[in-house]
Amino acid sequence: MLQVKTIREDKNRIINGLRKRNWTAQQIKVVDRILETDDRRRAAQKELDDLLAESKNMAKQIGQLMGQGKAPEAEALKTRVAAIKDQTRVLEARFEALKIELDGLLYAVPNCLHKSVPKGKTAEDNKIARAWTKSFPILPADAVPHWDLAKKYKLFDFELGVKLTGAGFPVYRGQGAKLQRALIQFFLDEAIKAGYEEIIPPLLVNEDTARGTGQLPDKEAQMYACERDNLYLIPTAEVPVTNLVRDEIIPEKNLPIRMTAYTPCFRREAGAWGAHVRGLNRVHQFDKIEIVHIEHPDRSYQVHQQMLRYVSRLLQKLELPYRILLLCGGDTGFASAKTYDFEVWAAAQERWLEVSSVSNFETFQSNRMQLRFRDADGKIQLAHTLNGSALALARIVAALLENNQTPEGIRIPKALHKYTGFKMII
RNA sequence: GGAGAGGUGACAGAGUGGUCGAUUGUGCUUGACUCGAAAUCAAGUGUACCUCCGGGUACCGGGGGUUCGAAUCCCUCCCUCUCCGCCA
Repeated sequence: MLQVKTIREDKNRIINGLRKRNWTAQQIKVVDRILETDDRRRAAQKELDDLLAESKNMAKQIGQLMGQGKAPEAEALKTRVAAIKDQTRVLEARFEALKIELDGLLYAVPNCLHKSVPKGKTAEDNKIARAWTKSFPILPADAVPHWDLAKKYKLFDFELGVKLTGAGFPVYRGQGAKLQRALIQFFLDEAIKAGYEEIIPPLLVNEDTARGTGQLPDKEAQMYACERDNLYLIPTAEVPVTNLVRDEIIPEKNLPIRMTAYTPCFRREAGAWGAHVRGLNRVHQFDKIEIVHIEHPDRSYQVHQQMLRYVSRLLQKLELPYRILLLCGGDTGFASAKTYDFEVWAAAQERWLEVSSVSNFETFQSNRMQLRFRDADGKIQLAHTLNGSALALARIVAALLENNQTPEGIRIPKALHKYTGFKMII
């Protein structure tokens, strides 16, 4: 969430950001309501604080009087304090209600878009920032999509997943399972080489953690919940990993913090099902390696570009044709200030599949989770958080299988040979 | 799951109803001493919000209560540790 302070000081920038997200004038009125509510909150706090100061003062006097054995005077004061006390109860209730109202309004405001984010309404309006199509595949005439290849080579099985769990929970087997594990290992090794610290986090998180990265209250429906224990299955490693530094004040010399984690990810995805979400294109459980950055605000956009280069290199090593989209205002996620999506070409489906999303959240997450650092002057500031997939397995596997199919079998890219132990799926 | 102990500032650890946002030690920062370091000495060292920039308010695991007044008493929830049970 944004800070009221930011909205107050930078109102025009915030309003322009909302316009870029295609908010109507009517919706944008929330900005003024926030400022008005905050004014009322401040007034209420002042009033309450003054009253509390008075009663505190009198309580002290009573203490002194009691010590001096002047009980009657103390009794007189007590009745006056009791009256003040009743008043504070009323003010306190009003103050708390205003804080809740203000938070409610703030939760409804998305992050302010970076000035470089293009205007636009839908995915159609995203800008292609870069494309790498050196290895654009030419497929044999009888090429088939990955779900057919999976059947042919017994790589994964959806029906068995349905039997165990339900739709969208694939069972990987044989060379399919090995390929999965090889990719995980490959991505982790690359991340560690690039300087990320590997984390193995819990896959279930509590409410505070889910709130820290913004899954609650906004995206509650996206997560599987274990209601009995009040825990949520993580939709991405971003959630537990970023929350590692929740409520921390980090010395500036310890920045940046760069972490990576492999986890399964669980998504309920209430959305539509159909041909375009067949196979591994969209599943409820998939494996992903995530990279998470905690950065100094001065460097975050430079680092954002570095992250793009890092993810690009991974895809190049896997010999997958990809493009990078700079998301337009209408398509950029609620919490993000600027997002690039990576899409790989799945040659048999003849579709681009999203395999990574690299975002700069600026202080949107850190404000919510009180993630701060102490700068060189000893001042406390919110840190910037960034994260990206590096990479999401299911769709990478889909593209790998489709693009590399040959009459003899499915070719494995060279970078993976030492991990799979085989060069072809046969 | 059963029994007991306990949750206080970066850490250790006092404080069991009043002037306690909190003794002290360690750590850290600055200064003195020193050629320099160690040791020693001195000073400083929580966060958030509000502010007429003097200061004010809140926070001692979370929430609620008693009281003029709560870190301290009561209720409740959470967590940690020890022992027992169960278990990969």
